[in-house]
Amino acid sequence: MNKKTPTAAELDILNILWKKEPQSVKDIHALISESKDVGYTTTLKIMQNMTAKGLVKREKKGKSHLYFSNHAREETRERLLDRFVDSAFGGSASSLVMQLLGNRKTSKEELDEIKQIIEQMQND
Amino acid sequence: MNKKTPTAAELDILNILWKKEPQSVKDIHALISESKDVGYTTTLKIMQNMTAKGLVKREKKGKSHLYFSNHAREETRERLLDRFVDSAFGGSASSLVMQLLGNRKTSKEELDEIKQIIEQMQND
DNA sequence: AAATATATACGACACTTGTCGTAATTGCAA
DNA sequence: TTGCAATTACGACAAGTGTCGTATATATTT
Repeated sequence: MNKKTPTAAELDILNILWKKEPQSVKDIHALISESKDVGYTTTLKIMQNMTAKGLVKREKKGKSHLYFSNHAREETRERLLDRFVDSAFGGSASSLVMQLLGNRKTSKEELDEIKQIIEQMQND
Repeated sequence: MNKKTPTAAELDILNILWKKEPQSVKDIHALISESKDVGYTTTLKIMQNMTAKGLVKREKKGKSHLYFSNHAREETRERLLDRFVDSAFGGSASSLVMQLLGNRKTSKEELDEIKQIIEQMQND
């Protein structure tokens, strides 16, 4: 039933959790606050929503909760990417890559890395 | 001021317009209807919203309107892609490409095409 | 010119999201 | 054990989106 993909704000939290798990609301809010000015209860509420949606799990630790992501990073990203290729690039993955490579904002390092990935794949 | 990116429903319409321009609400709704069951006034309303947001332009033709996209496809896609790389892949374009290439759903033809793009870029 | 058909305009509604203030709970410390 | 500080729970709200029904405008046909 629940095929829902995370929203942008939820994804911010997931990206944090995927780096280090588990973390408390306080931890995560501290990190979020570095780049965005938002109230503590906002972060809390989003994480409560995510729990309800099954995006994260949590367990009680003393007075607070420790949160864990509930789906593997790759699984989630794949779903998002699929959706995105369809809606933004009419299903054409190669168009997406072309756009990415032609994008001035993609750094030289990224480009080299991408080329390496491709070369590596060609040896299979 | 207008930093807004199109929503999923709006993108469906833009993808149609980018293929053939201009088109009437009737035309577009006919195409949308092929893959989705939705009322005519829904499509109309979305296109009115898009006009208000500046995503499309229109001109009167007889009793109806002819719609044009208001931003180049690449420009729009670039903005969307930028945003997406940031939020879903923590800003790492190479991670995105890796995910794409590892994705079972990406067809062999797509893969070949992508490799060709890369090779071509290496000759610059 | 009146009737008809077609297209647009408008407003309403339910849902989701992000935002937060305030209330309730709870573990710990005095 | 009582009180305090931290944490969660809850409810409210505005904005945006997708949905549609109904009203209004307008070109075309009779």
